[in-house]
Amino acid sequence: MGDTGQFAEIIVDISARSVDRVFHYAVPADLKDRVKPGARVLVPFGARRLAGYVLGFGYPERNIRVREIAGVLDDEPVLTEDLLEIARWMADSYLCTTAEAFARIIAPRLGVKATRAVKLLKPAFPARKSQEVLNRLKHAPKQAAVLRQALLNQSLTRKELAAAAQTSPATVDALVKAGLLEAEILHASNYQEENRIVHSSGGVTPLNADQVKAAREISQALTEGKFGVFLLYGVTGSGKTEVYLDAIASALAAGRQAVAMVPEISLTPQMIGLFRARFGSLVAVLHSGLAGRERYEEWRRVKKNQAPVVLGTRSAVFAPLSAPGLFILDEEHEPSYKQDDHLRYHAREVAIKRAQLSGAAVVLGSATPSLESWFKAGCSGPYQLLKLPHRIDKKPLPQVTVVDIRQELKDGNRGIFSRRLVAAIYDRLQKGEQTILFLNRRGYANFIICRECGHVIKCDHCDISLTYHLDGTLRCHYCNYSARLPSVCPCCGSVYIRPFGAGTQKVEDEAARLFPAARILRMDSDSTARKGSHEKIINAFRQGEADILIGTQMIAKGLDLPMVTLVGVINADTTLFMPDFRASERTFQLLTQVAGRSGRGKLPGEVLVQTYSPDHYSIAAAARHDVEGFYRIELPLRKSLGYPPFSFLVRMLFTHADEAEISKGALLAKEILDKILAGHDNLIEALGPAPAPLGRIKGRFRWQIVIKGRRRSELRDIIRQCLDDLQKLRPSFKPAINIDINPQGMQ
DNA sequence: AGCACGCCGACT
DNA sequence: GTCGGCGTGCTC
Repeated sequence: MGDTGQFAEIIVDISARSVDRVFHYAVPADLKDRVKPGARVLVPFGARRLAGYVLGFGYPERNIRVREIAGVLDDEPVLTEDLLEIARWMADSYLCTTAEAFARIIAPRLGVKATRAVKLLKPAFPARKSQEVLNRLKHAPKQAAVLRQALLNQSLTRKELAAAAQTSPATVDALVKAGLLEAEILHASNYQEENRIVHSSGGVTPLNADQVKAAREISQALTEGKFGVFLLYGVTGSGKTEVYLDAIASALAAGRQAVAMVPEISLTPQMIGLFRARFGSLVAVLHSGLAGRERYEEWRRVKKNQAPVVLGTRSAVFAPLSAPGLFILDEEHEPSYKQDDHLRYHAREVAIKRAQLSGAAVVLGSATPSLESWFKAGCSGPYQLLKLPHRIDKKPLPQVTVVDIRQELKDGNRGIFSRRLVAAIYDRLQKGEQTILFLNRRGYANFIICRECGHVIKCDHCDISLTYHLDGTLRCHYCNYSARLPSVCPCCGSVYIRPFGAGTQKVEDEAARLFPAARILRMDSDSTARKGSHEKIINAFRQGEADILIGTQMIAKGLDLPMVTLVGVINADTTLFMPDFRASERTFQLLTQVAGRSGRGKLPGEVLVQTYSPDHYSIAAAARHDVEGFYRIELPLRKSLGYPPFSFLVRMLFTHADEAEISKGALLAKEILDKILAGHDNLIEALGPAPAPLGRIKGRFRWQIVIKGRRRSELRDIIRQCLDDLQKLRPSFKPAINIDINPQGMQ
């Protein structure tokens, strides 16, 4: 690559399908050593100049006029070779442009200039050879020790390296002479002197038998350098984190790097503590909550191989590692691993692809694995199942009681709180213990429930709750079936059939009325709009400044609150009847996670779940803490309805400010799609168009088409053809189109 | 995506 | 006669 006379192959930084292809540019002599694959360059393009990404080198197919690269944008390539590959894979599998994928990958803003020169020593051989080289040095233990340190931290000077390996600089010199270490001149303005040498500090908790077994499987894969995916299924409190830490240590020992991801920024602080205690300054934290400069510094440390352990949210999957060996996704079932705007990638999929490219291991950890992962970890693979069946502290799981609200209505209680819940809260107030009231408000869509028998009106074809619209109709958001709101329940004939839902405000008001002496805190997206107020509220609650915390999704996970002995789920049905085929799975996961919040301290915990559907399998299974039992029921149901993991879904979302344009556009797209599908076998089904559950956001109307098929690649090809045809046949097509491959919820 | 070139209506 | 409307077409 880079042979004289070859042209640089470049993707220009324009996000449009029409220019998403390679353009060739000549490399001027003075830029030759800086124009490398993964580098960002400045190129003339038509009348303008814009940024471009160097993919590699080659010749154009035809003889065309080739222009010259005008400049190089960064000191060194911003993308590693495997990330170049990932970008192309993303463009292909998520139907975005390559430029869009690049933009997503290098999200940390670049541009800080360096000034001071420091000479750093790093291994002069590829990371995959490290084991081999170390074996060769069996008879020179001091040199091997130095090399091990150099592999661990590639940012040390000669002196520092000697100190880290507890030997003299002469040993280091010997390695340089042997050509095993090479010097790198770093022009760093922010070169940090202190705290850079690795101390394999304490904080290593001894593992129990299950943990050892799981950790051993992972480290074996790591030493073999073979790609593999592990599903680490461990009940809450079974010590998954210790297994992660051990696996990371194995990756480092093999001379490779590790990325550990958590679902939300708010979960990172405690994780950072654990990681820093074990790996000290080798840890870099990457997430979108970091401010520009800080984020850049961390990114840079990773790029320079100074921090082989990366901890972050989903975007950390793009960490610029030279030799990735391990990708960990904690709470792998969490929907936040999927980007839900614009480029809808799933961090789990990207991690698996990256691991494939570099022969790395992927560890998916969860107490309630996603059905997809669970299915793939079944007897036939391809994932390997690792189980941690016991809680470390042997503390019993909290008692979960299901409260039937239908009975409350029959007994004349029309309030939000059941008598049982009122009594339990009152009891905690007496004892000075804390209560969390959990309420899911993410189900914006209004479904219709019978207050007497709990019956919910669903679509016969899709088994999805029908959504109530203000014009009095009920509608399926998958296939657009519509019906009129019945006046009596089709199941029991009751007239108490109506739309459903209560907000945090309403719950707070009623709690204040029922418990006038209690101190109540509320946490939802309104009250945490200001940055940092989330932590403030949690801290206030932890300090015992309130008796009751009322909140949505965000209080469901990750928090360790020892004084909480009661968790009340105001209404489990809001998630259970969301218009989504994953509603049962989400409900089960949520209830199980919520149950894990109670009784974390010395006192035993209790969970009360209020519902109209006390017998529903996902609620009953969560109450029994029966994870595997839930999957045994849910899997065959998905199979019978043809939903994932037994099929594959794609959502095409159309948005436009004009209501007439949007339905017209979606219908036209459906016509084109139908024409394409007519030439295919009938295993592919296109449902809709239908208005999206959130039919209008920020003044833009939203319609969707849901496509269901057996194979992902086939669906992708069909959508691509649909987009091409649409462009060709109707160049003035108005609505914006967003493609969601394997959507996680379709609001 | 932008910026050119290109062919039809009301203005100094 | 010309300024400018935004429809197609190309960009190494």
